[in-house]
Amino acid sequence: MPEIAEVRTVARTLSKRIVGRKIIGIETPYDKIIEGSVLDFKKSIVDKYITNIDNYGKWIFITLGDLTIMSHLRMEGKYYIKPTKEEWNKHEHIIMHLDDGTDLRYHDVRKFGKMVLVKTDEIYKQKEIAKLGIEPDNDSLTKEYIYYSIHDSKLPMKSLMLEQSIINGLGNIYADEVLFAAKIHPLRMGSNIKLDECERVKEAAKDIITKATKMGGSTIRSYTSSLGVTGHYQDELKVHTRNGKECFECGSIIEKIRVGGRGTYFCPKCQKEKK
DNA sequence: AGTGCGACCCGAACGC
DNA sequence: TGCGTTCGGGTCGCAC
Repeated sequence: MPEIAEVRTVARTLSKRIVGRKIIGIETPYDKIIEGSVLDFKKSIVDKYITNIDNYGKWIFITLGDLTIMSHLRMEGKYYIKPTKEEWNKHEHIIMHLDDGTDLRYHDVRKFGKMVLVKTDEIYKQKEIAKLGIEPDNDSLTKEYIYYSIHDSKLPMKSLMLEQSIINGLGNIYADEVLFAAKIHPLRMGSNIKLDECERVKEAAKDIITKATKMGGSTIRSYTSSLGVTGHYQDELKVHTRNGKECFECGSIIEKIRVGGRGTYFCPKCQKEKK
């Protein structure tokens, strides 16, 4: 559920709070979150200073000098900063003790999240990172790039919007919002999309993610605040979770269907199947 | 190669 | 009331 706007909010908040702190210990009540050798992971990060925290798409990079923890929140991952003496919550799986009496704790009800320790100067060589496309609000996301990326695909547009190798960082919520703003039906095939429609996708992606980032992302369903940060973009959502309600643009009833196994919300009048 | 789908998880929502 | 069942969602890996 955390998509790029939410992940940026988490990275920025963490950055303000814990850059400069030293990790003095780590405990891993559920260590399957960590990819690769858990022992190496633990040994390598203890006694390191947190030098930078950033994100790329949905990945968070917690940099400790020449090593970086790449962290993906998947569905419900969250970070909390709590006093070391505070009792562990049962969903807190990775506990890093910092040098000021607090912990950085990774909390994940679904246990889907991942952490990978890599060399900082090799982040962009990692397979998970190298294949990612362009962030939605980056100027190099052009209509030509989108057109080139989708014009020979038979996949529905909803699935293509979720394809991280094309647009890096959209998830189920913003994919629906982008298609609504671009007036494209979620089931239309990539190969049927014209260049001027790619322009609308590009503009919608840029506008929506820029605004959502400014508002701190969306706080909906199970993805509530972490680090005491609550986003407000959920009040701006035009179609997502609004099935059965009236479209703000035309008054038609918003429908919910499944596309590629995903709940998909759209307006049947504003987003026509064919044209 | 491109596409489809189950697996990974577990709490909430639902059905009986 | 209380039980069992279904659902969902990001990504990977396997099957076609």
